[in-house]
Amino acid sequence: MAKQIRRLPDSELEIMKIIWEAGKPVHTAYICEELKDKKDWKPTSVLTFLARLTEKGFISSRREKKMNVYSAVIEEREYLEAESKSFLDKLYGNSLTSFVSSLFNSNAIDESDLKELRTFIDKLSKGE
Amino acid sequence: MAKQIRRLPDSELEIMKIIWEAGKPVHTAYICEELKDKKDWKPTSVLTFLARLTEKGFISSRREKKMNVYSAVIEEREYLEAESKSFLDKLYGNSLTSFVSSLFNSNAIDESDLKELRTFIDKLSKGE
DNA sequence: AACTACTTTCTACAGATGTAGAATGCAGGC
DNA sequence: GCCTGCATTCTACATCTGTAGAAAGTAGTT
Repeated sequence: MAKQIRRLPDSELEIMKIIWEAGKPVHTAYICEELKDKKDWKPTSVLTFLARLTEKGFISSRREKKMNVYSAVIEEREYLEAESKSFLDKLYGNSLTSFVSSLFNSNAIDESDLKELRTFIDKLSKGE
Repeated sequence: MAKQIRRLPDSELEIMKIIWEAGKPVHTAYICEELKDKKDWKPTSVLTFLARLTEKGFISSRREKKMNVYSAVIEEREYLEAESKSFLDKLYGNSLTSFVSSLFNSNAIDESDLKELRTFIDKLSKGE
């Protein structure tokens, strides 16, 4: 069966998103720089999260010129798939329609999002 | 702005689902009975979760014939909407299509789910 | 009144998470 | 060699979550 992937707490996910986004190994300074505008975390906090992500097997780190360089071990796609699946199951008993309906009713998405989604579904249907 | 709703831990959500599902105030015994097959929780554990849900304002309880009766304060729809919105934002930067695509690629949903969804979207589009 | 069975409340404790100061390591300048 | 500054690792601590035993309340039984 597929590898068991654990849910990440918000803080660690935030870090992972930066690493995934970068698409290549990054060092601490880069991560802190990227976080600068959204989070008000001290560098030691960021390093704590990185250490926890390493323990959990989400990233690996190596030393390069006295500085740590981190790379993703679990890929974004893998994580998103696992989380999405469990979310849909847990909250909507796997009913995709209920989920989309809920988003629409709360105005989280609008007509144009639905239009785009329909185009996507159509493309898939006709074998793409 | 909309009321701020906090994310519930899995255990508490499990309890809430039973209360929501019931659609009316329920007492502890009912909840324990419903949980019997899915969770192996001792009654005291269930009561701990109920106490925490009460503190968090998700439910309220009153005493009736020496027993507690719990009612939902936060409605399921409200909770699902809030959670879904934040999930889509946090994991997919609000791209509904990316979310559905991810589910499809991981086989969490299949053609028939997409077909149903499409029908739903069409219905929304033509007024109704 | 004492015992029993059950419900509820208290207390407890380990592990997870958010957050960061203290201590340590090390390179460059004086 | 010593000081300074920055990266990294340790240590710490409050809160949250999972889980439940201990203690207390209460109604019915003998």
